[in-house]
Amino acid sequence: MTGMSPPPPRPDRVAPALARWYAANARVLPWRARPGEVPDPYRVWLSEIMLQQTTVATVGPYFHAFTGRWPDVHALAGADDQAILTAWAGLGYYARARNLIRCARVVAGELGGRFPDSEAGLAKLPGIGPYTAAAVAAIAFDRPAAVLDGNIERVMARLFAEETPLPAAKPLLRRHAAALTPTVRPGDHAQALMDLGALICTPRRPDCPRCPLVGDCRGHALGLAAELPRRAPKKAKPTRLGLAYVAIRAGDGAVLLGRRPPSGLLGGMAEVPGSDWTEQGAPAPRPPLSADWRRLSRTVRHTFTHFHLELTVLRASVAAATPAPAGLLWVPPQALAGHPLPTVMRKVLAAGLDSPGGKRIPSRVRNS
DNA sequence: GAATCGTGGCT
DNA sequence: TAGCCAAGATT
Repeated sequence: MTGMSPPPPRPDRVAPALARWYAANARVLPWRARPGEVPDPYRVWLSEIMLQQTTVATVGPYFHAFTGRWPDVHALAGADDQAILTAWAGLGYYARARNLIRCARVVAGELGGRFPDSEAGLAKLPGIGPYTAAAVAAIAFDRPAAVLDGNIERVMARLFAEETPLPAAKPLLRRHAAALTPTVRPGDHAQALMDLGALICTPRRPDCPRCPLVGDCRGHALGLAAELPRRAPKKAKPTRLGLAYVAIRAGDGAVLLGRRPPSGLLGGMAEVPGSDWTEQGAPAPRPPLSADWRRLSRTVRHTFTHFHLELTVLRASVAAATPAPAGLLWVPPQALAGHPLPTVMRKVLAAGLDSPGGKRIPSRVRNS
């Protein structure tokens, strides 16, 4: 027996064992149909877009806000872009929101309000890639699609003891997932695998003794479960530096805001005017208007997916009659909630509005 | 294949 | 503190 390789997991054992576990352990989630309920494709789609690279706990409040305000795809398609971006603010990956709008309008306008019921049809829509197409097809339309998200990648890598590092292993893992997908209730099967990944087969310290699949798990048999999946090494994040100008208007305390370009980083979102963000050192000061700018002693730090950002915040108080420069807008504090401010800009405003004092800066900075 | 694209929670 | 990672898509 020594040196014998454990057998691969068998679909006729794995899927039923998983289904029994799921019947007793399924998480109750706001977007999930209760047993016996017919899933609403709109809610399934909306939740899947929101859940891309985003935790269940973070999505919850956003899902409630969206479905409360826009209960169906027609309502969402008819909403203003700015209102949707504002409701999305803080959730991150803002291209998702821009694609959400485009997708809703295609479905409402060209497809009679009905989402395609096939994986291929769904995959043609903006913001719907391989994962989301499979997930919506399986969960909303009971199609036997092979769903592969980060959870299922991990479960498959362990079940099959797949040592090829991600992302190269993805096609292999997808084939494994497809081989295990039953024709009966494939949506429940996919959600069961995701719940298993979230509750038992966790990234660190998997709870193998409680796993319904432990008897079929090659990774566990080989003592490798906790080390899988392997991943290609990640690139180090550089640090970029920038300046942000918080102008405060006398009287109502309004602040000056601008709008970012429609695509790219934080595309279409509101911003505090500032410099470019560069790795080359401190950018040249170019205030949006002439004023007595004072540098705050505390910088704002924020980390994006591929770089760290360190912003120096400058603040100035200006007269109530000061006109807004071209492309910018005075926004009173109580109106800030109506603007699509990403988290990094909320941090800048918090620093600029709350923090006392502020350091005098060289005079050449004071006039643009 | 490699880069780009947010944020928050946990270790 | 610093890294890891989450129901990925797009270019």
